[in-house]
Amino acid sequence: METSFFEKVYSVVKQVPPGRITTYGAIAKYLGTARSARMVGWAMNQSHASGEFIPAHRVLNRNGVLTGKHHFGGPNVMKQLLENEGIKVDNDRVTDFDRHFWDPLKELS
DNA sequence: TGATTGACCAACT
DNA sequence: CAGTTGGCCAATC
Repeated sequence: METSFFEKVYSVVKQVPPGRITTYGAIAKYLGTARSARMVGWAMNQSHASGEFIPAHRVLNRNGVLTGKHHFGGPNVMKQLLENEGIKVDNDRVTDFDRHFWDPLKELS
């Protein structure tokens, strides 16, 4: 079966460990198409319709900003989810972003 | 069926 | 230094 781009995205995002975060760009880069970061966002949008649980709240933009927070059903849902895993979020941005950053390129190699 | 958009990123002007 | 455009794939209008 031909793994579509965003099917691969789901695979990666599902492997993101709790308490860790990654970026759209990192995932796209891991898949070999850094320019397709937009598609990662698209995949997240459809993630809830995928039938599987995708920890999309662990996926942020390259600035560590909760860009898609409003897509979780509320402006504070994503923030609460992250804080629930021990990740502090301040002003829609993750504090110690580098410390919690999970790079599929390094972790999955 | 063609055109537009979309939770982004990087390069160019 | 800041604003604009290009690029990628898939879904919606």
